[in-house]
Amino acid sequence: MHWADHTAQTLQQRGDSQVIASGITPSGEFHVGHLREILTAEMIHRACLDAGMDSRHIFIVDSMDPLRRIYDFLAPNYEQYIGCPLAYIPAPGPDGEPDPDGGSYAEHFLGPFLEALREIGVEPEVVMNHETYESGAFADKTHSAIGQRGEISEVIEEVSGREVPEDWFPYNPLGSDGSLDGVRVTGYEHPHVHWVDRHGVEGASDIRTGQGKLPWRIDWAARWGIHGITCEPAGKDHGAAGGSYDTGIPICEMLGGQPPHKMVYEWIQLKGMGPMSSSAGVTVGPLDALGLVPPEIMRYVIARSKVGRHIDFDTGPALFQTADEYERLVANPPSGSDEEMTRRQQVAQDTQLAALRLSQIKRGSDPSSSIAGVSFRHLAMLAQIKSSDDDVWASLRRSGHLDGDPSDALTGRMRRMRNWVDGPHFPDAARIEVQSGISDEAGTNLTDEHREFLSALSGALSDCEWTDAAIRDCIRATTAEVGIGGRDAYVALYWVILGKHHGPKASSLMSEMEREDLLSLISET
RNA sequence: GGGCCUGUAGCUUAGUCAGGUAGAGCGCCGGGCUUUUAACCCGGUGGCCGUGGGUUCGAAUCCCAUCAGGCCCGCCA
Repeated sequence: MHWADHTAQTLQQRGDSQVIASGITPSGEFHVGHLREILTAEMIHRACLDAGMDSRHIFIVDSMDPLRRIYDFLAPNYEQYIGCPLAYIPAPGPDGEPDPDGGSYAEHFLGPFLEALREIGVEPEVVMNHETYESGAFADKTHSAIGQRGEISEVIEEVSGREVPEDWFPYNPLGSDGSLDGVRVTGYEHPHVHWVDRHGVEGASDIRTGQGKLPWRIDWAARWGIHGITCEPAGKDHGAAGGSYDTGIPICEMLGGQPPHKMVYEWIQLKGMGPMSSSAGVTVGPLDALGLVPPEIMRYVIARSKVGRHIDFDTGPALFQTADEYERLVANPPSGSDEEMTRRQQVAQDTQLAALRLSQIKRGSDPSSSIAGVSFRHLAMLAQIKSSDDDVWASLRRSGHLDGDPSDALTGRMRRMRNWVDGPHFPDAARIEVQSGISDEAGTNLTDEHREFLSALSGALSDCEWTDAAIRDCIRATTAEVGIGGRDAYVALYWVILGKHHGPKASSLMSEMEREDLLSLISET
């Protein structure tokens, strides 16, 4: 059984209503890990719905988390905001300077990420954590945590094995400068936590407002109860023994909540394997990746892998293989009957079908529509030899792949394909490079029969109408005339044009070339 | 120092929880296809299941050890 369905089944034992959560800090550095986080949760959510349960998918944005450091894309004067919640500091402008009109830092980075999520069919309920603080929803848990300060501190020491400082307090107030750093708690009188900050200023934070926050391990445990979360997949950093998941579970109970089902996933890495990457170790952001990779393929990469396995997602040559695999599965889904399969084969089949189901952008839609009738490889070829999209659609209509106007799925695929083809990740081996002269290798591979055919073709082409169809007819006619095998004729052409023994549809390729260039190439043989 | 995950064919991997003769896809090789979407169809090659012990009638699977890669123990998905 697929991991998402299996998790849904486990969750069903708790009841018929599920809240699946994801959580991400919008510090600006979105990476593919966030994609795995949110897709893992979303697939479990879908599996719950598919199993007939009620389910919500909530995305908790850690907008109350402080800015930790000055990232590369930030100007040095962000120094003043280190330690301040991301919801309360200004977004950077194009120059990296704080932009007073740019909205909050958290919102600024969240927007594009949510947009990218929409493209892969993920539309969670977004919860801004700072708003939950401001609304007072954390107040009871905070009061309870402060009351059990000693016990909580013991749990953390016991479970995580790390030492909790003597003056540790389960609430971090904001100081007079709006920063969480260097603020020392001096006392608690419900609902106020008294403090003195690093400037020596004294003050009090009302726990019913956004004047402070719970430390991470407590915050996480508290929000589980507040939102009634039944499952929150966590990266293995949180999931490691003694990590925040393990401390969160007892703390959640101490705060009167029911802890969620523990689920831990392995890391994913996105590797660009283009020409620059081997030496420079180029990595790609998730937003970049979604600009290159068809959304259902992105989902498929997550859906087909077991949660406990590393994923090295490669935007180089492996993308062809992944797309091939996906398309084969769509075109020919496994469908053996129970009698003729072993139990293992049946499990494998169920898992594959579920992965396919969960890869669809729209829940429940027909997988075959995601491909839009054209293979990824074919599109890669067309993107290279046709400079305008209209020519691509025309070619697809001629070849019978397209009827009428291209679908959104198809235009989306094409847009991403062009990004890929034009960028550094596209594999050299797949790149179509029309030769400027006959290579030595091509020369030695051409037989006399080949040369005879090429010579005849050259004559025929000189007064051939320069369209795909006319060129194709011309090749056929010449092939018949010379008496060369169809395959050999094309092999000869590929050696001449590409310097390889095979290639994409020759007439399409030739119609994109200048007639003179082609004839001059042939004449060199 | 403590702990977690992973190691199965050239590549990606299923099978490990409930032990019973190692499965798949890709690649590769061969054949087919008298008009190549880098296509398609058929057949074949290929694994002492990281290593060493143990338990068992029987181990990829359970136990112990060991090697390798990744990661966690302040924050991080």
